[in-house]
Amino acid sequence: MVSPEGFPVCSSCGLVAQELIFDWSTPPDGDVKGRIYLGGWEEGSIITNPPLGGSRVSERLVKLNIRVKYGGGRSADREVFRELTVICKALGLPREVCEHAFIIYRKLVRVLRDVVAGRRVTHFKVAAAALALSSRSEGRPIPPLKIAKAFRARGHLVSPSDIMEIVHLARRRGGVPRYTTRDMLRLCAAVLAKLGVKVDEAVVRDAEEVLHAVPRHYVSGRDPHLLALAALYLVLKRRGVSISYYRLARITRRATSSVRANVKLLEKLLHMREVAVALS
DNA sequence: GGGCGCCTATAAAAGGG
DNA sequence: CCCTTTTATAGGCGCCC
Repeated sequence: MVSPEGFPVCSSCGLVAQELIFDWSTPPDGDVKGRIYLGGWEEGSIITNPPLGGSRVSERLVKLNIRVKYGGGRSADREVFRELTVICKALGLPREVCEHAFIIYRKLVRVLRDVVAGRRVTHFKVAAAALALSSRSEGRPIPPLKIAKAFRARGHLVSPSDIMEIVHLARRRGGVPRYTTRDMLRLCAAVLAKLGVKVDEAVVRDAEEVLHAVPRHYVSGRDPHLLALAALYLVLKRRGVSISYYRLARITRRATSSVRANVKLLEKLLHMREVAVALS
C-alpha cells in the first residue's frame, strides 16, 4: 500500500518497499507484500507514523529502526538524518526528498571521505549539498541560498558556496551523475509514460534536437526541466499526439501557465530559426 | 547589506467548451 | 469537469549605491 507521504510500504510489516519514488507522478497503487531490499543498505523501516490507523509507533521502536537502518552508535549519520528531517520539513519537502538526500549524503561522504574529516567540509555541509543534488535530480531544484538559510536557521555554518564547492568536488571525483538534457527528457518521458502517453526513444531524440537548436542565451535562467517538458510537448504535438497543457501540468505538478509559456517560447524561437535559415 | 528593476514561475481568475 | 489564456503576485538574481 501507499503511505500518506506517497511511499510504497509493505501492507503487513510497514517496511518501505520498492524503489523510492522521486518523480512527480502519483505513486503506484496496489499492495506490496513482503520485504524488498533496496540496494543493500535499507535494513529496516523509518516509517515513524504507521500508515494504517492513527496510533503512533513507540519512540523506542523508531530509534531502533533508525539505528538498524543507519548504523549503531552515535554516528554522524544519525545526527545528519535527524537534521535533514527537520530541515526538509521546514522547507515543506516531502519525505522522499529527505530520504533521497540522505542516500546522496552517504554517497558523497564515501566519495569525499578524506575531505570530510577536515574542518572546512563538515558533515552538515555535505548534507546541504546532498539536498541540493536530490532536489535537482527530482526536477525541482532548490537554490543553494535557500538551503543554506535553512541550515543556518538550525545553527549549521553552511553557505551557498559551501554547497557549490562540495558538489563540484564530488563531481570531479565522479561521485555525482551529470544530468544531461537527455536525462531530463527521460525523466519527463517516464512521467508521461505512466499516464499512457507513449514517448519512445525517437521522440526523446527529437526533443533533444529541439533543445539543442535553441540558442542558449534565449533560455538561460529558465528552469531546464520546464524547457525539457515543453520540448517533449512540441515534438508530441508535431506527431499528432494531443495532450493538453492542463493535463501535462497536472501530471508534472507544474502550473499550466508555466508549461504554456515555455512551449510558446520554444515555438517562437524555432520559428525565428526557420526564418533565419530561409533567408540565408 | 538594502533598494530597485527585470524576469520567471505560479496561483487565481476569466472565459469557452 | 476540462481546457486555454490572461492577470496579478511572489521570489530570485544582478546591479548599484
